[in-house]
Amino acid sequence: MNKTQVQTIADIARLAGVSKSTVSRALNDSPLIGDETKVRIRQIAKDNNFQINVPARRLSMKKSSTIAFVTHAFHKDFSVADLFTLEILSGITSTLYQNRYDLLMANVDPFDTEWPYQYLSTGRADGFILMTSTRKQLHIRTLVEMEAPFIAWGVPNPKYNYCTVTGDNFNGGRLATEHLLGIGRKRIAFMGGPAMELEVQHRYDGYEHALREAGFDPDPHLVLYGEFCSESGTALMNQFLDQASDLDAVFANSDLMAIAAMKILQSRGRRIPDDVAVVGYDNLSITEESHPPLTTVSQNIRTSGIMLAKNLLQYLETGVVINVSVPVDLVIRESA
Amino acid sequence: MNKTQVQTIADIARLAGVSKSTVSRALNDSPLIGDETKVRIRQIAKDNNFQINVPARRLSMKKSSTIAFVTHAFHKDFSVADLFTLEILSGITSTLYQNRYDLLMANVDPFDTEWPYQYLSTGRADGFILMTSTRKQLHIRTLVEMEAPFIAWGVPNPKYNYCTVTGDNFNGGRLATEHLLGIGRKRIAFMGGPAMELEVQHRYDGYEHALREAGFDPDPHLVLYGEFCSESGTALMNQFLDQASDLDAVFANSDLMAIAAMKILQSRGRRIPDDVAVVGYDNLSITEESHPPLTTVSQNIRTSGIMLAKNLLQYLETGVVINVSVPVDLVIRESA
DNA sequence: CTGAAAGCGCTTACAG
DNA sequence: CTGAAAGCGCTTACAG
Repeated sequence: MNKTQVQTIADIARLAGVSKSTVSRALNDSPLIGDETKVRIRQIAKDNNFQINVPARRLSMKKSSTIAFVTHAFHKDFSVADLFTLEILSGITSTLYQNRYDLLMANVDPFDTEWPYQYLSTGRADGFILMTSTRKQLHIRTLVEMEAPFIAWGVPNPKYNYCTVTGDNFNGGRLATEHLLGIGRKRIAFMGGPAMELEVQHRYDGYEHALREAGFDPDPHLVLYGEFCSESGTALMNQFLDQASDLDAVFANSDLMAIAAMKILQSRGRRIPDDVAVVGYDNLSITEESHPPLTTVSQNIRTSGIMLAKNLLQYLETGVVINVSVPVDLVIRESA
Repeated sequence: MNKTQVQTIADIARLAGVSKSTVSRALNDSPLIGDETKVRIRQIAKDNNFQINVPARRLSMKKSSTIAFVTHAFHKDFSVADLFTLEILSGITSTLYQNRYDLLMANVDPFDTEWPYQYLSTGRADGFILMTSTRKQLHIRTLVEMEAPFIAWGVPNPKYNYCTVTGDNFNGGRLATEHLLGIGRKRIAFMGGPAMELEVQHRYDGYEHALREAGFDPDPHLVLYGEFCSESGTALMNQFLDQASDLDAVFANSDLMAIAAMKILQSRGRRIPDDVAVVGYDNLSITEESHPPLTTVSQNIRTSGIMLAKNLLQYLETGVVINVSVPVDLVIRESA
């Protein structure tokens, strides 16, 4: 492929008339090397299109400079929900690349707890970015107990101390609700994800806060919990219409739920947003294609990806646990 | 993390009372080693939860056992089109995993031609899976000229000899058109992707073939080309309605185009499928959520991913160039 | 069937 | 500021 025979630092050393040590140091920008030597060696390397051998470097430094991205997204039961996963990769890969780290895709079995060894003890990866949803708490516990370096997407479990990046769920719930109140809605349904998830609770808190600020008490008939998927959106919407048919707005905890809810509303004769306004959550790309285009809470997914990568690398360096929440904003389209 | 001090094959060798060579061979299932020795050593390794050092192995074998997945999908201008990219990862990662290969995400600048060296000469990856769309021919030429091992998604460029996996575009076009003819449509518009893309031409050939079989000549007013994105679907649909307002069906070259076209049709007062039937291409997950749910040509994306991985590994081993086309089928929903 | 030894291509104390 | 040497943890001719 590359016809030139200059493949190792020994070759460069020969060409430059110095030792391998000096070449290594020059290439790594060591302060030990004199400037003109450094410049000369680097020029020779560049002229010969020298590429360092990465496995050798990794073996010597006992550091893989790669991060494993852990997900079950592609395992089976593939769904649109994974759009979120896809979008977050954007920020992660670019940040890691800038820091000269590689990103490995790790598709693990949701019920296996041995997988971290496959990456850490083998020297394949230095740390993990945990995006998995199924059995997330199991994996968090496993990683914490084995003292594996990782960062997870989501609200931190208070029982453990580990790095996280999460959206600002309270403000997400508040913004969505305030917007609906602002356009005159008074009977706003809260269509929640799983009740035990902290992100869902925080969104509810934001919802309740906005309601009370506006002088309303939350009505239990207007609060239901389910899953983040479309099927759940369909089921919950039907239930809402049966138990609180006077609702005039829905705040759904995911875009998929919101889109499914809109279909039910339309099939049961409600106009959107005239009769019922709908707000979703996530701002996935598909929200522009929905019918009508969905007003939704944006999690600033790209920023989240950047934070995941940046904070994990920082943790790897300093060992200081860092938890951040990324601001959200409301994207107003036509559904509310 | 792992408290046991058994980290290297030297440790295992000591415990088993044999040499490192023997341990290495036993672990790699070499036929040189006696069965009982092999079993004994492997048991010791397992008991001590031994994990081999991957960078050392890679350095020694001069082989990275990793494949780089090349895409611009996450670079910028992120769009739903990348759903295709996401879905194809599923088949790729599972196949590579079974063959003990790792998958690296390589997000490269579409206009850079130096990136292959960053992966190959550094020993980071042994080959590439090319999913990029922007400047695809440039990258194919670069890889071919540097004799880099790779496989690309798409119809092979006849000027070069390299591995590919593609959908069966002719049959895709034929199936879609036959279905529309079968439900009584006579004025079927062909909404094409870029005219210079071979996949698009093959789809057109299938369209024309089906038309002629049914006794129709293609009408130039019913054929337009654009991009695979929604914007293009919008523009082309408007143009069709202006120049051939009697059309009763649309065969769009992507789901995104089809969904955009449906919106235009609806906004201009056509009922779907009653007035105009619409068929898309790709069978992305979002087609179930469209309004109405889209009838479309499925590319069997997961199978395609499996073929990409399997054939690249085979090429790496044998050096034999292999080009395959994956069968397509029609998924009938409500739009046609 | 097994072992001693060299080698893969780097990095980094150690000595000057 | 620079170099000789040891070491990272494997694999594999070579010799027995």
